[in-house]
Amino acid sequence: MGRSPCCDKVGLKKGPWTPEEDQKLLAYIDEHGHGSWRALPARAGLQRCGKSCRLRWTNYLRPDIKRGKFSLQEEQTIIQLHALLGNRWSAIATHLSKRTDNEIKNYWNTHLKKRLTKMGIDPITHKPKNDALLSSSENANSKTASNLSHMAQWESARLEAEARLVRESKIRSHNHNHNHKLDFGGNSHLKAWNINLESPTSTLSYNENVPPIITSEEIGGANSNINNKKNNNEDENINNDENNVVVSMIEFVGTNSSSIVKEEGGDDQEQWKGYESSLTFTSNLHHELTMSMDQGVGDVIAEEGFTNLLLKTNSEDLSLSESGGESNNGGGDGGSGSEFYEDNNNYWNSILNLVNSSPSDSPMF
DNA sequence: AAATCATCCAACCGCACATGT
DNA sequence: AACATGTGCGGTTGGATGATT
Repeated sequence: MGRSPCCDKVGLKKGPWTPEEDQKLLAYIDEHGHGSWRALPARAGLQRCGKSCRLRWTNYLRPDIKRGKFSLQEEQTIIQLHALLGNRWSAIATHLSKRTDNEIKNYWNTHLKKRLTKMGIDPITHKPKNDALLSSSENANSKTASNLSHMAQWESARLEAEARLVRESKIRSHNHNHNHKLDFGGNSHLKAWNINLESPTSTLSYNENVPPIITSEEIGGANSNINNKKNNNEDENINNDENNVVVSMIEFVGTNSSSIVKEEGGDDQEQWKGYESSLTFTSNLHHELTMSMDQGVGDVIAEEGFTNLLLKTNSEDLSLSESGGESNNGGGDGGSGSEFYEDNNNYWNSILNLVNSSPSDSPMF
């Protein structure tokens, strides 16, 4: 039977909106609210279908929309969230409060995706493209492999968040004797999402050879590494800021995960080894994590929003790398980077809070 | 100056899901 | 349970604009 169209298409206007139409829509919504979008056009005197009106309102006319150029921090946030969420623009948009999903989607497709591609990074899996090729040649079902890999990244990132929280909370509880406890109660998605270490989705493997500590020189090296490649490549026209977004993301993941960003060799894929192994490394913490979670340890912090914390962490990571400042592994065994430790603690706690506070209202879970 | 190419982004389309009857 | 309706979401398109030749 199929559903009827959202509106009678005959006689209704399509295409760009005129200022007069905008004014009518704004005036109507200002006075009455939008109510039923289907009924709105007739009531507002518009020759448009309700769907068109809704789109115009949500993507353009809404007063709480931020327009214009995306900031470096916004770009970083989009990349990071996309690595976690994929093309779930509405979910990503919820963490960029003044941006619409459509705008983020457009920006991704026209800027960020190309940027990652130019750096040899698969914008879908956020892994070096050669990896994807390798896996596809080894596995006839490359699509499945890709999906599993993506899932593995996501699960690993989540596990890492949990593991870090546990470790850092232990330290905090020792230092401060705080009594705030995380609620890992019945509807906790952290528990629901606990995965077996032997899960087939964990396709990545931890590289024992990856040093656990990332130094500021190495971070700087990651930057210069990419820039060096740029200089050696006539086709590469990514500017420094653009590179910094991506490199910052690499640092962000790498430094949050007891791993390394750069290895000698000078090619972009090398830099991603740390990223990949960092995601996998967290699986090894799973046992500790579940044990600790059962004990209910952890501080709840994160008065700030998730996005703000993301941005704070990343921008500071970036500044560290640019200033040559000291950075450590963030894994709790480096000992010399307490400030960095605190920053990342905020980030991971915020993820945890997000997870815990989003049992049903977040499209993420 | 004109033609061509590249980029941007608002808007459309179709599908999926939730809810109401 | 079956169907109708409303809404949200992601993918895609096409016109406008800018850059390059």
